[in-house]
Formats: sequence, C-alpha cells, structure tokens
Amino acid sequence: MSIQVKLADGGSKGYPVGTTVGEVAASLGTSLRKQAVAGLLDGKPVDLDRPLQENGTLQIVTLDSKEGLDIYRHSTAHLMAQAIRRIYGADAVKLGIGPVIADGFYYDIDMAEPLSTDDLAAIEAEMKRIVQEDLPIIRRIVSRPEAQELFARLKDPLKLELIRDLPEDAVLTVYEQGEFTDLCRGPHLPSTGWIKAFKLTSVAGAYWRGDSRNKMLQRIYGTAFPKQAQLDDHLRLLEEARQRDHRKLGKELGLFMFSEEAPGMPFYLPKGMAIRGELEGFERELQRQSDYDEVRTPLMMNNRLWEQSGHWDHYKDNMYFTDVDGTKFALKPMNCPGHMLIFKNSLHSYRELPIRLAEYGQVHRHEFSGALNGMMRVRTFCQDDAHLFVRPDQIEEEIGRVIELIDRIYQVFGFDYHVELSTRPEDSMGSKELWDQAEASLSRVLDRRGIPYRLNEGDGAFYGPKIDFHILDALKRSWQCGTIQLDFQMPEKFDLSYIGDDNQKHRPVVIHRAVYGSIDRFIGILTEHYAGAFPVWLAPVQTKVLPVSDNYLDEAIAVKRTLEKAGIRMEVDGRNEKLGYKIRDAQMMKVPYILVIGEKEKASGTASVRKRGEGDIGAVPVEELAKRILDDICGKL
RNA sequence: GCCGUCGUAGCUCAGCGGUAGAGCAACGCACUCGUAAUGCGUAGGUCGGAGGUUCGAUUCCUCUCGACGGCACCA
Repeated sequence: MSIQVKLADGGSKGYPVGTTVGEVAASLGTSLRKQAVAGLLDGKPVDLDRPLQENGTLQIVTLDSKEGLDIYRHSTAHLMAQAIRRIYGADAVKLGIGPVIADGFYYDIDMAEPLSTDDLAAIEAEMKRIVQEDLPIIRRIVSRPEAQELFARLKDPLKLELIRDLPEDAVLTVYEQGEFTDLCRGPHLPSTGWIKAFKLTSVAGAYWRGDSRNKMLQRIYGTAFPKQAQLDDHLRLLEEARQRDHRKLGKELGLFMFSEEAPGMPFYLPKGMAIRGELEGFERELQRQSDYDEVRTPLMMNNRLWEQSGHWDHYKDNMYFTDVDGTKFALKPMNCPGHMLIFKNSLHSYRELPIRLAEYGQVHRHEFSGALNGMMRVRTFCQDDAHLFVRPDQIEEEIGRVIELIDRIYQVFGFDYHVELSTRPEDSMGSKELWDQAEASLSRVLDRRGIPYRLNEGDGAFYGPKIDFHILDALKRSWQCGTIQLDFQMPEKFDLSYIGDDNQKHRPVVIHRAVYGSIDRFIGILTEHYAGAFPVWLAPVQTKVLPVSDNYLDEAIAVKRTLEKAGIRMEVDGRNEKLGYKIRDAQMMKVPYILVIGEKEKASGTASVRKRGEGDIGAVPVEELAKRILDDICGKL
C-alpha cells in the first residue's frame, strides 16, 4: 500500500503507508533531514515520528522557520519544567502553562519556595544534564478520563483545570520525556538532545490564566536558539537595549530626574527641557500652518464638569481629587472637557468650522505603582493634544489632514509606524448606532488612503473609537504614540452647537488627536531611539567649546557668544583640564559639534571642529561654522 | 494593586552583628597643556524612613516609602 504526499514545492511523491514525517524529510535531502523539526500535515503541525496513513499535503518545518523555532523553544520550556521538577521535587512543583513568546518562552509554575534569579543557574545546569541524557520526547494520545487520572496522580491541579476547560471533542495528548509528562498539543523535537543554546532570563509573578483574581504563580522566562552564536547575538541585543535605556541615559546626560516626593512624575532638567522645547516648537509651527489655534486650560476644575463629561463615571479610579473650602475639584486626566468649555464660550457659525484647538496640556492620571516606568509610564505628562470641532461632512477630510500631519512629523525622526483601529469597549458611552457610524468613518478614511491597519476590538476610548499610531524605534520595539479619536458623545454631553446655513442649531463632531501622544514618553522613546545621540536640532548642547588651556578661555567664550547669538545652544568647558580629558567628556555627553580653541585658532579666527561620528574635520572659520550648524538645525539633522 | 529583587557619598558599586570603603565626579594645589581620562591633596555618608531583637544593627526581624523585572491595568 502506498500513499501520495503533496509537497511544499508543488510536486507529489509516493510513500509506503506508515512512512513518518521525518522519513519523508530525509528522502528530500540531507539538509532537510538535519533541519527538519516537525511537519505541517494538511496544515496541522505534527511531530517528525508521526506516520502518514493517507494521502495529503505535507510541508516540512525546519529550524530556520518561525514555526520551527517555536517548536524548538516550546521543547526547551518542557526541558526547563522537567529540570525544575527534578530540583525542587515533582510533588512540590505544580505546572501551569508554558508557551512560546516572541523572543523565547516561559513556564508558569506554582510552588511554595520563591525562586530568584540566583536559582536560574542551577536550573540551567540541570537542563544541560537532561540534554545530555538525550531523552526521547514521545507523544501519546490519551482519553479524557485517562488524562484526568494521570494528572491527578501527578498532583497537577492546574493541568486538571486546563483539561476540564478543553472542548468535549478535543484530542488530548501528553508528551513524555524520561520521568516527565506534560499535557501538550505539541509538536516537539524528537529528543532533548536536540536542544543546544538556551538561557533563563528572569523570574516574575504572573496571575494564573492572566486574571488578577486568581492565584499568582511564578513565571520563569527563558530563550533558546539552535546555535550558540544566535543566542549570543540575542543577548547582545538585550544588552544594547539596556545601554540605551532612557532612564540610564536620562540620568547620565542630565535630561530629567525623579524624586521620591513625586513618584511617577518627571522633573525636567535644563537639558531635557531644551529637547522638549524643540519638540513643541517644531510641532507648534506645523500646527500654525495647518490653522490650529493654541489654548491653555486649567489643571484643576470643579468635579461637576467631570460628572458632566462622563469621566466621573468612566474614569474616576484614575483621577486625583482635592477638596478645598468644601468644593471638590479634580486634576484633569484629559484636556477635552476644558476645550468643550472654550468652544461653548462663544457662538459659532458653520463657516468657522473646523475649529482646531491645540494645547500642550499637562494631565494627571493615577496609575498603579507597579505600572510606573521611567518616562514611558508616568502619573503626570504633557499631551500634545488638540480637539477639532467639525461639521459631519468635514470628518473624513479633517482626519486625513491629521494623518498627514502625523506622517510628516514621524518622518523627521525616521520612525516606521503601523496603525491600529480600536473599536467600542465594554464600558462605553452612547448609542451603538453612533458608535457604528463613528467606527465606519474611521475605517473608511483608512481604506480610502490605502493605509493597512490592525483591528483592535474593544480597545476604543469610552467616548469613541480611535486610530492609534504605533512607532517602531531603532530596536524595532513598538510604542503607541499618535492617536485620532472620533467623538459624538462630548458634543452631546456639553450640548455643543453651531449655526448652520439654515439658521438652525447643529451638533458638531469632535476629533481628538495627539501626535507625540505624551511628550514625556516621546522623549523617552527618542532617547532610546537615538541612544542619547540626539540630532543637532534636538541636542541639548549643540556645540561645546574647549579651550586648549586657560590661556584661551576668553577666546572660547567669545566664540560661544558669537554662535549663541546665531541661535545655537552652546557650552564652554572652562575647567582646568587637559584637552583630551575635555574631549572625552564632551564625546560622552554626545555633543554633535566639539570646538577646540588654541593658539592657531585664536590667530586665524577659526575653531577646530570635531564632529560627532566623523571625528576631527579641521579648522573652520567661526562664521562659516555658524552657518553649517544652522543648516543642520534647519534641516532637522 | 500583586509576586520577586533591590535602596550604602553627586554617580557606579564593595562591605553585611563591633558606630563605613573604592573608583569616577566635586573642591584645592602644581602643570598651561593640541583631539577619548596629568599628578598630588581635601572634603563628602543619621547605610531610604519608622519600629523591634541585641550589650551593640548599615548588617537580623516587622512595617513603611521608593526603584527595578514581570503580571494585572493602560479610558
């Protein structure tokens, strides 16, 4: 008896019934035999030792594919669980789930003894031993009662819970390697000996099944690669990210600080403030050209405003309140209600619309202490916010203009980005019809512009759906920054109106939008994106003047004054130190232009220039230098 | 908020029952210096805060504040 197997290359071959996936792979060439870790049989992942019983299509999964790597890592997760059981005792260790994630895997376990990172080395050592043992990894189909009996015997209550929740018709499989058995869909590597390079990276708490009402388990994170060199590369990348950490660089470069007196609330130091000023100024100018009007609203407003806006109902857990003279005030968590009051301050004609109110608005949001993270997650931050009051017929064009503005600004930083459309959340305000209408408008704008997007169901704001912009930084990490939200609710709540050409009152629509999102977070992202080496226009100190010795200090100060007058941010290092020392210091502060002033320069009215990334480029007349640096600044280089 | 780890000089860190130590930075002196660290010297700490155990606590315990890694949360 033979069967026909259709292969990935489109061809078809005959094999005897019972030929395994691995044997098919081997028949196709030695490299495939070595690289194969599993197969996709009619689209379903199967182990290499799976015998083929009937005609079908088969794709060989190799280690260099995403699927192959996932299988490899999944087997490493099992390997880790087995090692932990050996060390801490099978009965003491209750297994949760052990899935593969983007850069590795984790396993959630329940055990009394708390693990720390110090314990990871011992677990790794045991894992290596099990690799040496080269235990075959064997798949076994079990009936539900059999599985229940098995995991009851293994004292694995979490697995029993998983089994209980599997659908009636699910085929239950367990994988065994030596004394270790785990409930698992598979597939897996043929044996533990296949696992080469791995590292356990951290331990953390994690709620069982991701629910904060459940017990907290211990999660051990690890990663694995087929080759040691790949693991080393990965670890190097992590180290690179650590070196770029904005909290580290922010401290070293003197950009911002935090204090125990205000957890989660950044203090801007002069250098950080310089960056912030540039970011705001740049955007402010583009907004001016796009007919935005800038406003400023109070940080604190009477609580009844927040009751009116719906924030009290939907957002009060995240708000800060004060009670003075018997009146309750709330610190604003958003700028919209303030802007609604401004709109209502005067009567509006349909001819005035769109009205675009922009504000660099400082908002306060009470985040959980455990959620705080440098500039990335704070309790007070500045939004580059704007609310666009538009007629219904202007919605799409106006959103299009915002998309263009966002695109233009992100390009300056060299950010790639992707777009997500978030729809109605559970705790939402207003009618389903209005929501459907709003969601449809947003998707229509994106579709018309041919912008691909991901749907993020139930993740909209409580007052409306939104388009979010996620930027990719230099290390390919994704951050949500820009947002465009369509809102039919606030105009309703605040009874906004404009007078139409029919002389009747009409309800405007509000578009909320932000480009940087949080300026604070954006600065954090930029710090990591540029690894602290900000482009000239953003650099807190654009040029540093180093006198060769005290004798040239006056000359250095004169150069500083000249360039400062041209609008360049300058510093002089007047310390009584050797030139090499001052150069090193300025280089470490990532100053883009370092000027050396000594006898030669003094005599010729020049400065010797050391440009970041290029090194010594020789003497340049001071006037020309000013022009060159200003060119960089204007070109946003 | 939850689990775990950590808080010692401005910064990075060592010490861990007998009232603290290094490097860098700062300050002073000498050198007046040419493209990534000149030498010598000085000063600097209620060892995050509050309790407790002890003859004695930076060290051990409890609580608390803050930070970090995750989880949950992120309108």
